Amino acid sequence: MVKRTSFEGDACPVARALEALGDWWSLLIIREALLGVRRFGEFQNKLGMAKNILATRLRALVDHGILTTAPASDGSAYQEYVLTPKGRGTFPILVALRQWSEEFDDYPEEIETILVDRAKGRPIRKIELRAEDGRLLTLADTTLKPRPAPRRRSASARSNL
Amino acid sequence: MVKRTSFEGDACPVARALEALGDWWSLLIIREALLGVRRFGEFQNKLGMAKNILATRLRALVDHGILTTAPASDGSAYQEYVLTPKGRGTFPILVALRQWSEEFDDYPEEIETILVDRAKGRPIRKIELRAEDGRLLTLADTTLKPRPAPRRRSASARSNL
DNA sequence: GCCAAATGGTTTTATAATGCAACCACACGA
DNA sequence: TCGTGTGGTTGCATTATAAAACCATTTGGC
Repeated sequence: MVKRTSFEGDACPVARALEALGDWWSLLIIREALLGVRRFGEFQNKLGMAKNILATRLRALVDHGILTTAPASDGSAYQEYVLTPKGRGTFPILVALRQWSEEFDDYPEEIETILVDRAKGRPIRKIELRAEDGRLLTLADTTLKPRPAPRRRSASARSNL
Repeated sequence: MVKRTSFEGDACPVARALEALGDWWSLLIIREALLGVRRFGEFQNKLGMAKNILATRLRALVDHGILTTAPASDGSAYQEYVLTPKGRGTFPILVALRQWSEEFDDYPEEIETILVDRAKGRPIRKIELRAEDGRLLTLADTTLKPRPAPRRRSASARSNL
């Protein structure tokens, strides 16, 4: 294919997120990382993917600030891939994807795991969208607005730089 | 590339969701659909993508039960692509992606829209994960459990079919 | 009712991304 | 120090993607 079209610089935040997460493997790598996987070989075994594309993806995720490399925690000379705060911040996305499958998948009986509250062992609640004042919102209750112009110093203040 | 590896039949609900949504364009097409876009040409204009791959993606989304084709609502002989309930159910995923960008993007000033509560015009709340009893949960407060065995008729009951 | 333009695609062709397998360097353990 | 495990890289085949050209219907204007 001619070079895959990039969403970098797009004004839509969804497109910007997909620029980093929107390919075939990245979110699965992150899922494993959220479950505690850190080593190259461990990712490769759990995901069963080709090593070259795993290497490519890990590099891209590091470039996007989602993973960082760190010296191995077991004292060996190898390195580990560990989630940054930005990487851990994808957790709600993963949960949303999971809940969508749980609700709409045609063969839900093939799903083998449930995400539970560790303390009680009970399933977590379905994600809800709420207004600032707490009202439950559906798609129809929301709309897009242009972002307010960024606060900018006044001309006089700017000249003080 | 040898045929892209499919996640169909994977036990992980995240992988199953990505099987339908996890490519470069599908979620953006759905985003437009959620905003009310219905016609082929309108998708093509707003997304600026090649017509052949738009056609391919629309077909795939219809196959996955995310979109349906319907006669055009304006009385013309053309058809429209309209979201099914399964398609509208992706809304929380899109919101999660948006909020992730808003929180972690390196150039947030390039984001031009905000999602607001239509009634008040105020931004919506950040998505939260909660336990059954309402406690706020972080990643560390959750864990995966095997899905309980599906309820199955007893042998005697089954013989009554 | 007829012609031009719009709509909604398909086909063709190129190039890039993906996947597999083989290879390789270094670390580690015995 | 020798064999093995870990963590990759390098070819090569094949597919997916994209741009552009092409085409069939539908529509609008007259």
